[in-house]
Amino acid sequence: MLQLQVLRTRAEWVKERLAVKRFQKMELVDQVVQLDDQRRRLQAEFDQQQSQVNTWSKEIGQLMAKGERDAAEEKKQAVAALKAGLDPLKKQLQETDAQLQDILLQLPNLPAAEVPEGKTPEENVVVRTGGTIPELAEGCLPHWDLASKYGLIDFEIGNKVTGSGFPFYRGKGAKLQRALIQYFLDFNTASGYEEFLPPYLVNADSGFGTGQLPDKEGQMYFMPEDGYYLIPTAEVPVTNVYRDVLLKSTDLPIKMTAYSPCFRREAGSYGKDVRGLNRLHQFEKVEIIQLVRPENSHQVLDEMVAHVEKLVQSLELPYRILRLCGGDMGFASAITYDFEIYSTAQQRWLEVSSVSNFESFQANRMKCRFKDEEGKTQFVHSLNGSSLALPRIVAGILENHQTVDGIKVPAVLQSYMGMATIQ
RNA sequence: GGUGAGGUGGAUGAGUGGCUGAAAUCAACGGUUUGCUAAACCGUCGUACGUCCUUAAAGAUGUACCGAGGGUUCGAAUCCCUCCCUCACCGCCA
Repeated sequence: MLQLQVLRTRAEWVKERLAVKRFQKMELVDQVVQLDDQRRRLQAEFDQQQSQVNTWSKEIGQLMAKGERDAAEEKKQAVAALKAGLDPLKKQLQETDAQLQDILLQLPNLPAAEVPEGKTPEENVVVRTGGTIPELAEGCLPHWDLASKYGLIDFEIGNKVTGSGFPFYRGKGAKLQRALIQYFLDFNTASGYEEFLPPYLVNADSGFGTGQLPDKEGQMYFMPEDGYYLIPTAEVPVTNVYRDVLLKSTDLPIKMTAYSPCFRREAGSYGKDVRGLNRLHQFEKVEIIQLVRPENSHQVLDEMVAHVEKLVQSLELPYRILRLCGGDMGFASAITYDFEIYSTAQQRWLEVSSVSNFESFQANRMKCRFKDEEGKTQFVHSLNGSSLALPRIVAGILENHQTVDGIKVPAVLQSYMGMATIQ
């Protein structure tokens, strides 16, 4: 959620920034400013009258104590008259405030200054590439064929037991999942991230805090009996650890990492994009999250990008890093870097990580603040990134490390896998 | 799922209709004392949204908040209703 203060004082600038994100409903900005103005007027009036009511109520108490019943009765009537006018005013104030909140929730975060213009994924900017795309032998296979050749993943059984997008991993495939999760967590904790294992169901307040709700509930699985949502990423439960918390400045930065399965309905996805591991309803992911002082967040974002880059490099995969353009960025993000690895057999890039700085957008929704040295409370900045998402990493490992003798296991994974080659 | 007891400020915990935004203790912060540490003493010590004042900071002031939402009352932390949560015991169970 954008800070009202910014909207109030810099409405035109906000519109310029939102234009970079290709935001359509620009009139909402003016509505916020207008509703805010109205709310303040109403509150001033309400406060003043309520104050009078409170004063008189106290006086009634004093009159009663002195036994001056008639004078008290007289005052009671005066209060009653005043309150008759106060109720509609209170209602109006509440309605205005509700409208204001409703519109505030519809405004996406403002893109940072270095976010490139653009509308579609094609306009994202490649900031770096790394690794080398291997020359594969004749007859190389896409990962779904490799997965069945070596008995690693069973899509058909998943289909029967649950539905499409819910594969079974088995044998060395299952072990590879476990190895990757453990390697990623070890890598992250070695950099000072505290490990969490969160609940996989969250309540609506948490979905609201990180920005999935109210608009994107269609992307999450929902349990109506209990009012819980299956998490689409560990970001949701872990970031919400600090919902409604007032931190000390010495508590920052807070660095957290968590493995969790991720559940996504992916309504509206279809076609070749969903083949094999490219797009699933349930997948494994390890996430890193930081809560930091506002002045540090841009530097921390760079550090997190560098952290993820080292991880991708260690898996010996060809990759590139994109800075997302305004039109391709998420609702809550101020700036996002995507990591993609090259799927050599499919000859396309697959997103394996997305690292974002949300600045105060989530913190404002979550009311996560800290007291600075001057004793002023301000919102923290929140950041997160995948480190890493498993399925496409697995696809990349299978395709890029395939040989006639089997799949070469990257050196960093061999001790976790207990083997150098998957045969 | 059943029964019972509870949810008060960073923590413990008092408070059954007005003088309680809330005692007391602890923690925290600032200071005095001190060779250092400790102790002692003095002071400060909730949040949100407004208004006034100010270039701003500071300051003054109003309203709201004692799990959430409603209700009774001139007046509610305190009484009533609904919901949520926690704890204990029972049932069930990885």
